[in-house]
Amino acid sequence: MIRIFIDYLLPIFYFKCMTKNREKLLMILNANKVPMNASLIYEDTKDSFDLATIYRGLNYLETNNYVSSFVFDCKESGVQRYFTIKEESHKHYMHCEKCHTFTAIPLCPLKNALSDIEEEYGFIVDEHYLTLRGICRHCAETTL
Amino acid sequence: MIRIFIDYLLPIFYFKCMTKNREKLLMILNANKVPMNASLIYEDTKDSFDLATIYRGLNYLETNNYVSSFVFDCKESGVQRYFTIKEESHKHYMHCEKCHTFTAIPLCPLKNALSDIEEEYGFIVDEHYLTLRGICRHCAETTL
DNA sequence: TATTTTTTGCAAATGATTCGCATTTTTATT
DNA sequence: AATAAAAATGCGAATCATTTGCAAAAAATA
Repeated sequence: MIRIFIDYLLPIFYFKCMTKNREKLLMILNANKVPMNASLIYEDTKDSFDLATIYRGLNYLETNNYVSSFVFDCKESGVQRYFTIKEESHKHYMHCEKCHTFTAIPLCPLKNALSDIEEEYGFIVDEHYLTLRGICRHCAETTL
Repeated sequence: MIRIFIDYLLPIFYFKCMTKNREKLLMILNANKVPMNASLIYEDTKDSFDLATIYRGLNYLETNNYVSSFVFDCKESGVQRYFTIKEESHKHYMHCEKCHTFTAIPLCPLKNALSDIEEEYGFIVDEHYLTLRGICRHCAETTL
């Protein structure tokens, strides 16, 4: 049953609801592999789409679970929402204060800690946001 | 030398640079014990100060290390910056999706993990932001 | 092919935060 | 204490990321 859904129905559904805009958003996010905000994506599309359309597309993709997002306050470009392709396992990122890029931390360092917290505080945790801020390897090596 | 600074100079400096506005901001944040955003504080001051003055005061307090802040996207009130009194040890918070309040998690569950990450990725971590989202104990107990 | 639904572009609206500027308050100088 | 200089405030306007209304264009359905 679930196989049928994944193999057969899901692709059709996907095909049906993917407009050129949304298709392109997924392409860009897949190609770049790092969290991107709306204006970054807008530049990348080379004006193929209006910024409002890009926002609408990103929101559609998020509510339909193709992408996920988080807000981040970059010292260079301010508070903005960043989008990434949604994968099996969620990812966190570290943000470099020098070059202002994100680097993925594939494995979540909170795996075990979360259930401890749930138990200790009687809190049901649905999501968690973790972002590191610092100096990335590249900037640490090149700058003295 | 450092003792002289802490015992003598710091209080004078504190006294000198604390305006009524900034004094009140610290009072409110101390009294409430939870992260508060500017408009929440504004309501709490009962119109004693202009909202712009409150923002200026909060920014002053943050750059002078009296308070720290983070941006959070509350599903009820949107993306806003929240401020807390800066303490010896930093705190993280969990945010309830039902009652939209924050609960502190006094001990940071990342203590050890961070140095591992630094080593593995060659990244120098200056700060980290962690927020949990879910259902708080109170809402979990009262709602069926 | 006609009709309904969805998506898009454009311009205007929104909402949190910041800024300019004139006024008031505080601090430093005589 | 009186005055000059510096900092803080209130108000309104500006900013910037994001959203929204609306009419036109494109896609889906009958």
